[in-house]
Amino acid sequence: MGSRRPTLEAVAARARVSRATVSRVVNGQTTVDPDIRDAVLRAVAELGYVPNSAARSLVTRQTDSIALVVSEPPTRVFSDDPLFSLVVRTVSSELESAGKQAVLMLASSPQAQARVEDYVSGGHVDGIMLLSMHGADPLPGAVARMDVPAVSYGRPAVDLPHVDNDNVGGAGQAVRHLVGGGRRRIAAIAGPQDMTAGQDRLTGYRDALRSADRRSIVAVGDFTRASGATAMRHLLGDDPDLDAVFAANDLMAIGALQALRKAGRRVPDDVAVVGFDDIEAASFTDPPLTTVRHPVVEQATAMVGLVLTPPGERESDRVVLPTELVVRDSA
Amino acid sequence: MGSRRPTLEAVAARARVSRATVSRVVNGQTTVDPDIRDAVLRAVAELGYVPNSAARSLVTRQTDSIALVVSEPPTRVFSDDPLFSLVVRTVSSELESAGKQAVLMLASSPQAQARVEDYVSGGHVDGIMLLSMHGADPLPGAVARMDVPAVSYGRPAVDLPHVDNDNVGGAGQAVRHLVGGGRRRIAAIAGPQDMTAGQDRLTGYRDALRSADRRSIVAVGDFTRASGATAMRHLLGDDPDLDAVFAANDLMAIGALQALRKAGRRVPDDVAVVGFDDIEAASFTDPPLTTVRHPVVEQATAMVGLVLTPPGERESDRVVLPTELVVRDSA
DNA sequence: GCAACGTCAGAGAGCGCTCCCCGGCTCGAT
DNA sequence: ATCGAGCCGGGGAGCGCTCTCTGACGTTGC
Repeated sequence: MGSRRPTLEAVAARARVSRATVSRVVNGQTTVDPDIRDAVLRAVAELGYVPNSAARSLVTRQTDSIALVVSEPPTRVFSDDPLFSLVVRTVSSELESAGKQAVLMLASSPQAQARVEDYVSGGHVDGIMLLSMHGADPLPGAVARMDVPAVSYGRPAVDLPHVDNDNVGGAGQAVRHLVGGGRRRIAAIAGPQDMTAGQDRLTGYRDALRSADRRSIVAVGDFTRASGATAMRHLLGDDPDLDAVFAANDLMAIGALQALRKAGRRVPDDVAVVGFDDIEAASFTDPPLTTVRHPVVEQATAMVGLVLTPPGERESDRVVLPTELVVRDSA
Repeated sequence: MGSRRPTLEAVAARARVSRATVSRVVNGQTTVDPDIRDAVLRAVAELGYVPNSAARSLVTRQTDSIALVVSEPPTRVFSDDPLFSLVVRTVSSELESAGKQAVLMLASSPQAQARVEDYVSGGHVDGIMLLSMHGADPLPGAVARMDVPAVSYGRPAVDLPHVDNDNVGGAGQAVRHLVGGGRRRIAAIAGPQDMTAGQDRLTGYRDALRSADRRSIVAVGDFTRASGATAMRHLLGDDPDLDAVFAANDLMAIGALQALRKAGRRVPDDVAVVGFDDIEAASFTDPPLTTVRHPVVEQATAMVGLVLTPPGERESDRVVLPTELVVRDSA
């Protein structure tokens, strides 16, 4: 469209040097005489030269862009992880300060997954970051087999570098807080057991209860608010005497809060509730939700660091970040 | 990294044809003998050939990727538009089904904006979509001057193709609902007046009130929950008799709900509240929030349609989508 | 004073692809 | 039988860049 942009050749002509010299200057090589370098820089500025990335990556075989793949089953498109936005922004921002670009890809359907695989194995990107996949997700496996650096946000089912938060430990914090608050009968609303976050948070709950010599009582949800409400009703039906519940995420905790209110239970007086994630809405529920916060920004940052570091130079292929209990009024 | 991928040349050799023919087949041209086409396709499959996008875009001068620029002032990074996630996903998904990729860019800081400009004018992308910018944002202006198709989500301050929802009309719907419900003194919590959405929603409120022969009473917020609460307190101070409030977005409406409760007013008995956006949280406030819903998905889809259509072939450069009043319990 | 060496710019060969142009072929019309 | 008109595949140039290799020049050492 419109006028053609200036090329290396044009800059070289203007600065009366060869293309190679211009290339050296543009790429910051030091073996260029300061005078010549200045002349080139001036020509670049005058012409408004911007390197053609296609030509460059044709020869360097790298693209300076990293795929950010969001693989979400179609059913959860709406009530998704409210942290999505923050992760995406952080990743993009970190990538940009490293001179890379984030290419966003969705992998909801099998075709979309195939497209992602083609795209990545087609050499369009220098690395790939996986977001929020389920256990049955074939993508992590496929990605692990390609010779492109890959990192997952959260522990995947297969062996792949990843950054996770301490889900087991976080659930333990929640349960110990409940025990410490004198609660006797502590139930759990678990997350989907085909997600490692769901599994690990349940494990943490069970471990902590066992250490406190308590019996567990579990209902399984799917991380949505509605499923939290349903699970809460079942729990109440199974054991009307329960006086605390740990929900594996805030959305389900909010559902539980609503179910509890409908059932005439007061929170936290009759039943204490603890969530997980510390989403924004957790601070303005009624009562404000006590929850386990994990360092989303740090996690995203660590993920970018990992994907940008060649496998050989990494300290570790897996990073686990600590969680923090945020005590509000619900427990 | 690793083994080199097969090239057109390799496929041509295997299929015993020329590079040009393989290119024709790969690009779906019809002037190829079916037998030869099959042979080529077979070779492609056997070799696992994937076109090198850098080489292709070097000659075609197009990149098949579209920039999605999120320009958000630093202060609002956290309490941002909760619809962000949905827009991003929809855009990405629409783009992918058109064979394009979304490249995510942040433009929070002046440097980041400069980088975006360089990147775009550097021919890295075939189009650009702008998200959520303020009136003072220099980017829309800069983008309008480049010869790359650009579209904005929401009406920008400068003249640029865009897709907006009917903010004026939506605010009108809200106010008429309040009037129809017998409310006499209807206040507004306006959004930031350097954003067109903030301006238009206020205009809609004023127009509708004038038609109903009522006086307006306005406090200005900045679209955050906290600012909504503050504005509500001011409003209550200014006119203790008000019996309804229209907030220019849901986050501020939620803040207003909290302020109202603290002030001992019942909703909707004493004061009716209507929000705007219909974010997910609006359905689980106490009481559930009556609000104006706008078609986020349609808006994002229309935006993609616009950026992908050459300016000459567009029906219109601006699209305005209708809103819908969602009546819950708060008004 | 001349050989040996280090420094730094230029020449040129691609990277993998598209696309223009040309030439061989088939076929119907004369 | 001859010719013109397609149709279709191949040759080859060139997109803008990087990078190796070559060679000019200036400096140092003996």
